[in-house]
Amino acid sequence: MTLAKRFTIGPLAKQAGVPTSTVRYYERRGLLRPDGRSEGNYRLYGEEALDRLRFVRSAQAAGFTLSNISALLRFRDGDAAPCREVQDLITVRLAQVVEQIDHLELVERMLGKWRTVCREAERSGRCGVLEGLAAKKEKSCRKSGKRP
Amino acid sequence: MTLAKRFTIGPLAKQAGVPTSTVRYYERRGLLRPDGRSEGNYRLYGEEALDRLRFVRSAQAAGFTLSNISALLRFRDGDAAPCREVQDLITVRLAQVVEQIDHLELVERMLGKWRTVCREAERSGRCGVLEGLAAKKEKSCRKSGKRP
DNA sequence: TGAAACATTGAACCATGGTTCAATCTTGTT
DNA sequence: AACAAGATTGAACCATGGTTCAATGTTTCA
Repeated sequence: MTLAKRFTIGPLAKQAGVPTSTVRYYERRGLLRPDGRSEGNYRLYGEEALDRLRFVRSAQAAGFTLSNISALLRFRDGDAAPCREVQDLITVRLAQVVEQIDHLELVERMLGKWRTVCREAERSGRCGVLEGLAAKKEKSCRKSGKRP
Repeated sequence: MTLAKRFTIGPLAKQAGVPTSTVRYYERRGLLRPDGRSEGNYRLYGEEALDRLRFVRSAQAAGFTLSNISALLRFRDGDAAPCREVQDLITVRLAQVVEQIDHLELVERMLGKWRTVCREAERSGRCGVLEGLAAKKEKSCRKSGKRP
């Protein structure tokens, strides 16, 4: 058994690399509770809380919303192993991620083309991007015949 | 010269596929102004406004903020060809996109592993993800020795 | 002429993820 | 004992990108 080393909100926040205000915000959102309170009413946390806080940050980095994370943590807190539900959340998020990557790759190609157009137009005194962007979403690089 | 076909906010919004409330919001943000007003004070727009609105949506789809787009449109409205500035905005956004793709690909791999862990653990009655996620950000798939 | 559909305005509201504030209390160090 | 550093609270505030509301005015069509 490990001795219960407990710390206040400051050290907890520092270890996890977040502001204390954020820790309190997470508490408001029901993600994290102090293990107890000191005599002077300071929040006291143990290692478990640090794990929990790190979990929150990792899951956030993976793009889960705080509501998702709340659900994940409720699963964790329950006795049952809720793998089905967790898998469902992961599957949903995975689909979103794949879609986002797809979209961003399209955007990457578009931006690359726009920049090329822009560079080429630089000598000619026009800016091809601003017109080209307006008309067609996908093809984006046609020359629009209209020049005022 | 094309005859000035003008329409009110409803048709404009419908053509661009946005709610009229959004068009008014863009106007508040300085992205779009009606060409004029009808006798009854209805906003009147021409084709140019539709282009402009489509531009806004395309640029939004490319991940530019409304402030960015506002800047792009101010460039467009100016007489000079501001390719340098436009290129700069594009370059910044492109860097963000590349970074986001990188991050999402990492997340994709992580989520894939978590799901695998989850599936494997399904029979054993534990849920590997919730523990595994807490500790290490990158490696994510170690077996954490602690079982309550 | 009258109803239906559409437009006007400013202001308030929403969700997300937090941050900042002021006034007060606790803790640790000297 | 006294001072600084750190913690407490609820409430207000921030940015982003909008949506909704209520009360009123305008157009259009039959």
